[in-house]
Amino acid sequence: MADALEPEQLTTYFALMESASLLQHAVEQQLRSQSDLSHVQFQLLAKLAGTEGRMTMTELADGVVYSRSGLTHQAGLLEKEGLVTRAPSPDDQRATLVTITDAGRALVGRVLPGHIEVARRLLFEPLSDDDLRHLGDIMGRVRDHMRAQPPRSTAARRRRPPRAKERPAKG
Amino acid sequence: MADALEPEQLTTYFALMESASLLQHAVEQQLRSQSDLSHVQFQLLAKLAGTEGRMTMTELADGVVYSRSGLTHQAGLLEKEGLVTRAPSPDDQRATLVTITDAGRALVGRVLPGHIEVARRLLFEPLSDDDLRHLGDIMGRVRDHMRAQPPRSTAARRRRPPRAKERPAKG
DNA sequence: TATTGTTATACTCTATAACTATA
DNA sequence: TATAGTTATAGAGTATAACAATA
Repeated sequence: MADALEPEQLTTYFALMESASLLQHAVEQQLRSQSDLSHVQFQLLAKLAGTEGRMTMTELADGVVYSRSGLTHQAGLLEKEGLVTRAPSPDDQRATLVTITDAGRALVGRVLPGHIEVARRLLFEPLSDDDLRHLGDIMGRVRDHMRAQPPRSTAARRRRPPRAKERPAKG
Repeated sequence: MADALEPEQLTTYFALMESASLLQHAVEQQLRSQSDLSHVQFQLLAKLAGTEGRMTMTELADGVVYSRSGLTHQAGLLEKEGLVTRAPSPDDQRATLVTITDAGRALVGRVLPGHIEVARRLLFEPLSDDDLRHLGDIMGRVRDHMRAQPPRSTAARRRRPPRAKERPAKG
């Protein structure tokens, strides 16, 4: 099974995962205290707000991950709250174009400062400017690398051979 | 609401969160394909395996986060699978001492290589040795900082004033 | 036939509150 | 009274499979 990770890699990996977990947890609480958004919902809105405002479901899924059904579910919730709208794409009738509404933008604007404050307090407080530069550079590359990786959430269906149940019953 | 994060901070934060999310997702799939462990369960076992093998529930919760009930639930599942045992602590009759079993250790050993392989492929592949050193240093500090932060999962009960429902019904 | 998206369904995870027992 | 942990319960998130519609 190849050789194990260098100890430094293992340590780094665990530190990263624990930090991300703690940060996500904190962010989630902040979001809920200030809105009715889950972290995923916020990410979807933020993504829409940052990218011209409209994307297809598939584009939207990218990076935020999830099964399609999960995305459909979340998009449905956001739509029900009037934060986005969904309409068939003019280019491709199969595609659904998700558009952020003014209310959606407003909500992002309202929630973002507190969100940011959490990130600053938990993540950036102990970091120097130099650290920040390194971290930004590194994580940017890592993210791009991961995005380029084959098993993207959206592609899941294609690459799922019809194997039998490999996880029969568990309990 | 203070000033916004520097753009570089915002970019870094999002890159970190997305990467962590993608990585966690990949890791979770790997774990399930090779065992019946969720990521949390794996983390609990790994934590036990790395720390002499026995911890109280409260110690165990630290870093893996969760409500106590969630931890009780997960510990119960692990116990049912024979991966850990639970017994009252001799020092403090209130405390429950969780101990990893041989089967638990064996499972960690069996699953770890694949787990590691995912981390290497997704996280470390695009990084130089220098990057790794920086990242390890940075995330180690971040994690320590976050751990030191007040709202640790376990302490939740203490710091929860009996406020009324602030999230009445949502949908 | 391949792809986009939705629906139905089932299950897991997590949190809250109430409770027991020990310090 | 405060702390450690469990139980009951309820709700949200996610995934799988089956399905409809368009390319």
